[in-house]
Amino acid sequence: MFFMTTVPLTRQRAPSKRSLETVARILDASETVFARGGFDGASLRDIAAEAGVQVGLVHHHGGGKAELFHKTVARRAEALSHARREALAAAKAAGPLDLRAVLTAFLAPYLRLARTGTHWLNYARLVAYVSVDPRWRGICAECFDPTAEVFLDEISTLLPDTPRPVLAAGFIFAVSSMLALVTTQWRVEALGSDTLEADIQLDHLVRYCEAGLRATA
Amino acid sequence: MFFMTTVPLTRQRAPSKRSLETVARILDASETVFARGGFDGASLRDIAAEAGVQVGLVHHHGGGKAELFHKTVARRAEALSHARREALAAAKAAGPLDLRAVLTAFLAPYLRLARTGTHWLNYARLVAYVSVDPRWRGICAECFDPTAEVFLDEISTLLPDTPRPVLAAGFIFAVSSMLALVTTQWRVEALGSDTLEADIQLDHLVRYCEAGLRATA
DNA sequence: GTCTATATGTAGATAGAC
DNA sequence: GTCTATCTACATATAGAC
Repeated sequence: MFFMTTVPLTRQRAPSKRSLETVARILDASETVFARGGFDGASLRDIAAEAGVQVGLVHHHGGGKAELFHKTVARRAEALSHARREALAAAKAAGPLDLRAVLTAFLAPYLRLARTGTHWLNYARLVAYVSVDPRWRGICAECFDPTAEVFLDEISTLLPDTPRPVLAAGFIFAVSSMLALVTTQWRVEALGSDTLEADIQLDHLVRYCEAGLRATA
Repeated sequence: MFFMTTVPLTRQRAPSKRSLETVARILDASETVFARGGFDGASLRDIAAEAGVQVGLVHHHGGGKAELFHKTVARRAEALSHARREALAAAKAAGPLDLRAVLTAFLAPYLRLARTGTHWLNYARLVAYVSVDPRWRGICAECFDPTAEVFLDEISTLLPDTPRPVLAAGFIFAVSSMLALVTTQWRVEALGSDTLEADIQLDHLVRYCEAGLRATA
């Protein structure tokens, strides 16, 4: 029959290059604006202005404000999880794992990416908002918890005598310290003068968390 | 002259008991609602409904949304700073200070208060929002930094060879971990099953931060 | 896919009666 | 001090031309 030869309504043609660029621009703008004031502090108008497109277009591609927020968080979360798992695999390949190597594999990719420019810095603040607000538990569970579990398993293998809740708490301390390091740099400066060099920051953070985990084990 | 006998326009009569109760109810409600979704996630209407008063009254007593937010954060900050300084003084009176005693004096009051009911739990989340958002730097500087400096000075005395920026960073890690412990209890549970007993939580947090600080010193 | 225009709701702030 | 009513602005979302 005739209508069988038409494409189903759910099937869509491959997006044009221009469309892909527009979507990316909208997501970049969402990231910037959502990072500034969280979900409620952002408006689709601000995002549209930042992206240089019309408001209706933001809605069209984003699928509503909540879904746009979800997409914005999820986009870089995949890249981040991938980098962390790669770093873990590389550490495993290099020799027997120790606690420091596991923590470094988890913490280093984020700090390294945060130095590449404003995008990942904005993203760090966005993640901090997501972590604080219980409305976004689902996003955390989907975007961050699976990889966190992988690393927690490794830590658990290295410290087999420590109950898992204790290790989970210590791991949360590590994550929150990492976010604080990126997002509240100004507060560190306010309390203690100059900023430290980036590699030193990573080294300090890893030492801090390693010692902390061992102390509670 | 006649007008000298009239009270200046800025001077106001002592508030009635009923008025004080209303103001307290409005601040309690602000705390609850602001803690739920941050500054932008809250509306004066929600706060009015929570307090059981009219919207105009919230505006009247709060002096606008921004000032109400400020007042809400500042109210408990004073009580918290006082409890922390008292704990520090008590520790000093009990004998020579060590790092663990200083950290305990800083961390214990918050965790103890957070167990007294929902008010301080809400407040913890509110403080987490304030810490993330750079718009509230001024509030942080006014409400929290002075007491933080006092404790940082004590830590600096105990670890005199460590540069202050390093100690400041470690102290921020401790603060962020403390906030995470209170606000992301659900995430700890998601990653590691049951919740730990409160005294154990405090003990672990103090051990973690003490070991971390020593490791970076 | 992109734009203009608009529908519909709700935000913060205020005026004025009591 | 408290309440009702309302002003003005801006939010999200959608409809429909191109």
